Amino acid sequence: MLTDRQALILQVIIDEFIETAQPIGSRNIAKKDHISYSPATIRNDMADLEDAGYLVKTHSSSGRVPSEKGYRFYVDHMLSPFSLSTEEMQVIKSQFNDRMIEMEKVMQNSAHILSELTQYTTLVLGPEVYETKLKQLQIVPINKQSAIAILVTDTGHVEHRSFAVPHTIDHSDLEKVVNILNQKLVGVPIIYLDRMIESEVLDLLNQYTSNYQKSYDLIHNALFGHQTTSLYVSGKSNILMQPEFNDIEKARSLFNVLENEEKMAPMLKADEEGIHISIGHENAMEAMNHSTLITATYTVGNEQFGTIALLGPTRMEYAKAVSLLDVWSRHMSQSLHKWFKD
Amino acid sequence: MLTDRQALILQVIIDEFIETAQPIGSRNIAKKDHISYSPATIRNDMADLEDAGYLVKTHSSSGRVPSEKGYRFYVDHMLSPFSLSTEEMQVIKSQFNDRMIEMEKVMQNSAHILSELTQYTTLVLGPEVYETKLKQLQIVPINKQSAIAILVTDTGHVEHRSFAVPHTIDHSDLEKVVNILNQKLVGVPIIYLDRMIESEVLDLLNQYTSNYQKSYDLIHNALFGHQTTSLYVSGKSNILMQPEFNDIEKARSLFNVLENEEKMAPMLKADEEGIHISIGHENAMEAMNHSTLITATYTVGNEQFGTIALLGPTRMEYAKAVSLLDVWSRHMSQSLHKWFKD
DNA sequence: ATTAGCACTCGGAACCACCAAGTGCTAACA
DNA sequence: TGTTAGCACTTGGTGGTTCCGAGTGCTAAT
Repeated sequence: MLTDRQALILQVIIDEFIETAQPIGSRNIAKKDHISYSPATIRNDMADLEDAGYLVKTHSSSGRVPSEKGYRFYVDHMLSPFSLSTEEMQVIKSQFNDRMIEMEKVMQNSAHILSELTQYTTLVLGPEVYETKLKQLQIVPINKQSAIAILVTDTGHVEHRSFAVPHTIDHSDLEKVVNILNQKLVGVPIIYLDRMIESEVLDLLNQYTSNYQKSYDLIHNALFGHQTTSLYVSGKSNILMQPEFNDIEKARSLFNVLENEEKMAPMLKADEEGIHISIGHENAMEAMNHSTLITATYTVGNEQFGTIALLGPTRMEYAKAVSLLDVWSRHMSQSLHKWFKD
Repeated sequence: MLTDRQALILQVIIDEFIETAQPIGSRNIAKKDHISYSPATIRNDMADLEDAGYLVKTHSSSGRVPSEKGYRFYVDHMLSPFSLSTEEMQVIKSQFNDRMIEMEKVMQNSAHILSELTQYTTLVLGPEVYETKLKQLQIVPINKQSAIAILVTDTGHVEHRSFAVPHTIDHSDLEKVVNILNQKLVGVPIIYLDRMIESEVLDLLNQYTSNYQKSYDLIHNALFGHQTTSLYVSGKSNILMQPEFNDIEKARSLFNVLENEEKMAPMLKADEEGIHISIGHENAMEAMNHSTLITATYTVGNEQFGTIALLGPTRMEYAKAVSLLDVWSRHMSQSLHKWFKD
C-alpha cells in the first residue's frame, strides 16, 4: 500500500489541484511549508503513485493530475474534516429556524441555497410517498367540458390535474363521487388508494349515482394516471463556470441529462442511508463521466428517504461539499421529523 | 435610399450569413444563380451598404457581415414569406386539435414544442389576469400548525400556498371564513377580490366568527400576498449550440438573465398586439445585446395579452421564426377563445 | 453604369527557435 | 538504505517569420 509520505503527497496534490485546476509539479510541492522533502524525493514517490494509478500525467513532461482512482482514495481515506464558516452555518440554521410550512418549499429552497453556497449544481429529490397520506380530494368544475381534480397530502403537497368531462356526466355526479371518496379515503396512504377504492368504495358508489363507473374512471385517471417525481434542480448555469467545461460539448451533454427528469431521478435514488460519492466513470451515465455526484439522504418520518445532491467536476471541493450536505441533511431530517409529529 | 440592386445584395448577404455564420465576400455573391453582376459591381454596392451602416467588416480585408441596422432593415422590408413544412404544420395542428383542458398545460407544451421546432429558446408568458375570475377557494388543514390555501380560477389555474395557523385560531373558524368567502366571491375577477372583500364580506364575517379578523388576515396574506408571473421557458440549452456563443462568457450572462423571472417577464410584456422583433442592442438588457428576441401576442377572451417569444442569436432564421410564431399564436388564441365560450 | 485588372491588406496555417516547467535517472551523500 | 543534487531529456506554449487565400478599393477600359 501507500507509505505515509506517498499518502501525504497524494493529498497535497489533490488539494492543490482542486484549488488551481493545474497539473502539479514536484518542485511546487516541495515549496510547501509542511513538506520537508526535496523535489527529487517527491518525484520518486510521484512516479510510484502514478504506477499505482493514483495520478496521471497530461503529457510526458508535465506535472501530475489526480486520476479517478486518486480521488476515490482521497474521499475514502483522507477527507479532512472541513469546518463550515460561521456565515454558512448561519444560513443553514436560519433556513430551518422558521417553522416549516410545506415540504415542497423546503426542497426548493434547499436546492437554491445549496447551489449558492457551493457554486455547484444542486438536486433535491423528494421522498418516496409510501407513507404520505391523503388529506383531501377536491373537484372543481371549470366549464361544461372540463374540471380540475386537486389532491392534497399530509406533507402539504398539492397535486392538480385537469380532465375533460363528457356531456353524459353531470357535475352533480362528480360531486357525489368526490364526497364518497373523501369520506372513505382521507387518511389512507397514497399508494393504497387504488386497492382501497376497489375494496371499500366501489359498491358504495354504485348505490348513489347511476353511472358512477364513468365518473370514477375519470377521477381515477386524472389523479392516479401519472406519478410525478418531485425533483428540484438549481444552479445549472454554475456548470458553465467550471474551467473543465470550457469544452462546450461536455457542458452541452451535461445540460441535456440535467433537463431530463426521468434520467436524473434514478441516479439520485438512494438504496442506503448516508452520503454517497460517485466519481467520474463511476457514474452510469456517459455525460457525467467528467463529473462527481455527491448524494446525501434525508429522512421523513419512517424510513422514507429523500436525496439531496451536489453535481460538480471531478475536481470538486469534496471536503466542503460533504460537510455541507451532511449538516444540511441532518437539519432537514430533524426539521421534517418535528413537523410530522405535530 | 437603397437601390434595388443594393437591397438584393443585402438580402443575399443576410440570408447567406444566417445560414453559414461566415462573413460573405463579393465573389461568393456573384456566383449565385440569380445574381448577374460581377464581383466588382457588387463590391461597390457593398461599400455603399457599409457606408450606410447596413454591413460591417470584421477586419479591413474580410467579407461583410450584417449589422444590427442591416437585420432591422431585413426584418422590416424584406422578410420573405416562409412556408412551414407539412410536418411542422402537422405538429402545430395536432397540438390544438385535442380539446384543451387547462391553460397552464398549453403554455408549457407550447414552450416545449416551439423550442424543438426552432432550436431556439422559447418563452411563454401567461396573460395578465384582469379578467380571470375566481372559481373556488379552499382551505385544507394539514396539521395543528399549518394549512394550505388553494385558489382555482376559471382559466383552470391552481394556485396554492401554505401558511402557519396560530393556536389562537381554530380550524372551524377558518372553515367558516372560507365558506363565506366562497359564497360572496366566486365569479369575481381576481384583481377585484381585495376591494370586494372590503365592501361586502368583512361585515358579514364579523357576525359569524369571533376573531374573524385574524382568520381573514391569514387567508388574505396566503392568497394575495405575492403575485406569480407565469413564465415558462424551454430549450435553454439550445443557446449553447449556436456558434456565436462559443465564447462562454456570453452564454453565461445570457443564462443568468434567463434564470431570473423578474428580469425576463418585463421584456416579454407586450404593449401592442402582434409580432415584435428586438435585435441586439435594441434589447434593454446588456446580456441580450448579441441576441434577438421575437415576441408574438396571443389573446385570451377580451383583450388580455399573453406572449410567446423566441430567443436566438441576432443571426436568427427570422423568416421561419416569425411565421412559426405567427401561426402558433393564431392557433393558440383561437383555441383559447373557443374554450372560454364553453 | 459596369467590369476587368491589379495592388494591397489581413487572418490563419505552417514552421521555427526558444524558454519554462517538468520528468527520469545516476551518482553522491548521511 | 533512504534521500538528495545534478543533469540530460521531453513537451507545451510563446513569439516571430513566412506564405497563402480570400477579400477589398481603386483605376482604367468597355
